[in-house]
Amino acid sequence: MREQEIRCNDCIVKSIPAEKLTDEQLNILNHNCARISFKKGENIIKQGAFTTNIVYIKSGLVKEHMKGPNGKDEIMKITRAPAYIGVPSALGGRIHKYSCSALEHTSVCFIDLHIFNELLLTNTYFSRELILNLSRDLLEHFTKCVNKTQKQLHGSLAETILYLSEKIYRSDSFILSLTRAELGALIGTTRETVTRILHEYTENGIISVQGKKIKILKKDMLQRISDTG
Amino acid sequence: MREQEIRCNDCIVKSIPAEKLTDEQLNILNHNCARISFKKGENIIKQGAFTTNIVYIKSGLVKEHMKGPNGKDEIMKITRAPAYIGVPSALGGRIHKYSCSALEHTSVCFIDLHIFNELLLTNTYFSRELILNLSRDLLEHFTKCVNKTQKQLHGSLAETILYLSEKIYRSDSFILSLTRAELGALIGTTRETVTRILHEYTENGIISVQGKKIKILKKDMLQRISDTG
DNA sequence: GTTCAAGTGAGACATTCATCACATTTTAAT
DNA sequence: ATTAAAATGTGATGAATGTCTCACTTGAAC
Repeated sequence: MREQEIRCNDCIVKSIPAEKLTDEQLNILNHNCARISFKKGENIIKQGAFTTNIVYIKSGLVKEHMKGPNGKDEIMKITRAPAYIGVPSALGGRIHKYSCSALEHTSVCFIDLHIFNELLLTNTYFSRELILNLSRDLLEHFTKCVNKTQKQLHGSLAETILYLSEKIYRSDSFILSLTRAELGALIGTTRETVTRILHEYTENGIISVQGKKIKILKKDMLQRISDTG
Repeated sequence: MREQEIRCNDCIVKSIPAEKLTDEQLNILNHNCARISFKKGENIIKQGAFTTNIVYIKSGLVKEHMKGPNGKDEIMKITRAPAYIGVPSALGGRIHKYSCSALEHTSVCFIDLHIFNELLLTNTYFSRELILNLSRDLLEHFTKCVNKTQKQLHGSLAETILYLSEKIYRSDSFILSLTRAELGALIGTTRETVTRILHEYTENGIISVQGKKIKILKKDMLQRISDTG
């Protein structure tokens, strides 16, 4: 769906890197930027496709997921607006190495890759912010990966619920936009196991679950499970 | 151990980003750069320490490893010279989020963090190369992580042996600078399991093992095991 | 060369979790 | 409202792999 046209200069959800851009640079961006919105479940970036754009999420929620050797989808990251997605693939290679899909209704801007590269070379503050973003992503993923291998699934799921609560939904009580199978893909297990563990948590009064609605009742307990693995 | 002084300008193992620097910038680098060498096993960057330097590996082999929640060390990456290490931690935060240790005798340059930041802001080609490096690291780690969760240990170990052979030692026959326990930390298992699987491979004539010396005999078989998981 | 710590190999056993099969519920489409 | 499709819950079973133990080997330091 094509969105109403807003000039990048006036866009209220400007990214942190983009705040470093000059008016002139924002004008260039404005003329090489396609605004599109996606419904829940729609694919924004397709693994294997050529990298012709950088995507900026203005609003919504996105999963970055990668198809593994046995064909199963693994979710690398849940990303909340505002953020750039697909940057490592677009800059590091010619083909997208993972997919991005909307978990909720999501509005994005497609930015021409050449323009993005041009901005990187003409504005060091912009590129510095991007370096910081990439660095943080890498560290975050290192941590996620170590936790995943060392913790048992109880710990990983507890960690994930806390993460979703704090970083994504910013509330102790939230409506999950992920299915059980997607929760599984996030922590590297199956939907059955997710169901079982969630059930255990409710039995112990740690959380309450009603379909997609999750409420954290004993945050300290959940934190302890997350820490001890 | 302090090394003999070579000016950065004349250094023959200049990094790809550093090739983008001007003579003047290389001079600045030269005066803010400490050349040190490490013996096998020595710690170069310590997890938890403050980030005051970027480290450039001139020669040698390094493991980047992170202590997980249950105290076990997990190896995130084996890095061959020439390369920068510790960049994400140094730029993304004030504390090193993982350790780096020498696997062989290794020569490095410690570069003052302020100077490095200065170079990033004054030379867009330098920062662009760094962005490319970070992007590739992130993609590589995504892939590694997905493979690790989806493949069984047979597949992961086969993949690792191929990786070491192709990317690190660049030969079908090599002297491993990692212990069995470190191989385990690399693929997320124990030294016992590594032993067992290596033993299986030799029984099937896929590789030959004599202590630290490993020789790949049937590369296609190893590749198949790696692919099918 | 001797000595001691670190690394290695191998077996028995316990545990976690994936897989399969099927019932039930929720959601979306007509 | 009706029906199909997707998502979810639940139990039984087995395979993969961690843990523990002990004996043996290697290599580095003195």
